[in-house]
Amino acid sequence: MTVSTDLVAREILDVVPLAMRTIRAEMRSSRSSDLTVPLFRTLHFLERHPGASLQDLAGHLGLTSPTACKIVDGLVDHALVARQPSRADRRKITLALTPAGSDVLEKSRASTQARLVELLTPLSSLQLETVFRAMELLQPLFLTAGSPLIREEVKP
Amino acid sequence: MTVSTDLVAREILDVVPLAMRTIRAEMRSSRSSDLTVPLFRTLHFLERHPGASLQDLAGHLGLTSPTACKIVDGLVDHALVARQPSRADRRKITLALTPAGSDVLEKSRASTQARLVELLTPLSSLQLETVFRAMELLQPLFLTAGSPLIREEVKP
DNA sequence: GGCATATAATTAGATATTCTAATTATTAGA
DNA sequence: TCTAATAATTAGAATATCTAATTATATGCC
Repeated sequence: MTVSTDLVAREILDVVPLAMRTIRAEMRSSRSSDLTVPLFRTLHFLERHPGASLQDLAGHLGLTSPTACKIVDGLVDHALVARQPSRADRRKITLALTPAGSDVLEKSRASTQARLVELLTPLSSLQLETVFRAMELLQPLFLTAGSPLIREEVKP
Repeated sequence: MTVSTDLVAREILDVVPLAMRTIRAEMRSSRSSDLTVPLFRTLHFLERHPGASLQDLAGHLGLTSPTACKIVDGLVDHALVARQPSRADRRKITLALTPAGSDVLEKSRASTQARLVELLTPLSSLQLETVFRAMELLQPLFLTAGSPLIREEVKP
């Protein structure tokens, strides 16, 4: 079988929003703690990048800094994230999960993951492997694609 | 190689939101017409389900009917979607794309797809095939998972 | 060293999106 | 036929995001 990149792109465009709907619904459902997707992704990002700055976070989320700031406000209020002024550059802050943050993240992820596991049961182990390899192939591509918010600026 | 459903679920949870970010960014960017994701998904749904009711749409989007109604309002204002009272049940309406709607959808999808094609270029044809097959495996699972908004109701 | 410019985070206010509750019209069932 | 349920809509509140402005700090040029 040979498939064109066009066809694959089309399939991705079809399936990813569909999958996202399920993930989102599960996160919102009472089974998980009621983290919204951006909150969850913030915790997830900070788990992998402890000490990140607000801008790092905003960049990763594809949101503006004020929005990221507000998200962090909320998480700090709930004691899930800690803010610290950066040693090296005092304009910057350093973000990190608190133990409570790690805990909430783990619980939420576990329940969403459990839901996905349910969904995946119809697949054979060979099919699972295919999906796994596909995800491994796609991850670096979309990571690279990341860096949103790169916009042309028009200086007066 | 043998992978557990847990591991695969975890990968999906990692990659899908990442992919979604790219898709969303592309849709918003000036390259595409500036459809938001829900608008795009509405058009996409109506393409595949012409004559759907508002509730069908709301169910598919995972949104409430009032929200779906507003989305349709906007699309009708822009002459991308047509509303018609249903013959069979006059409480219902029937939704369908206008030719302009199909056109906008096609253009938007084409540009987003083109961006994805760019991203996929590093993959070999064998790797593309893996991704394609994975998408084909996942699509029916997430379609089934669909039907959100099924909530317990507590009668007084 | 001191001043102009740039950068990081935040705050304030406006806009957009979605939700819940209530309304209207129509259908289905006792 | 009357009561209850259902489909779409409208109204108003809550949430999330954005742009613009503010504050504090850093960098670079002279």
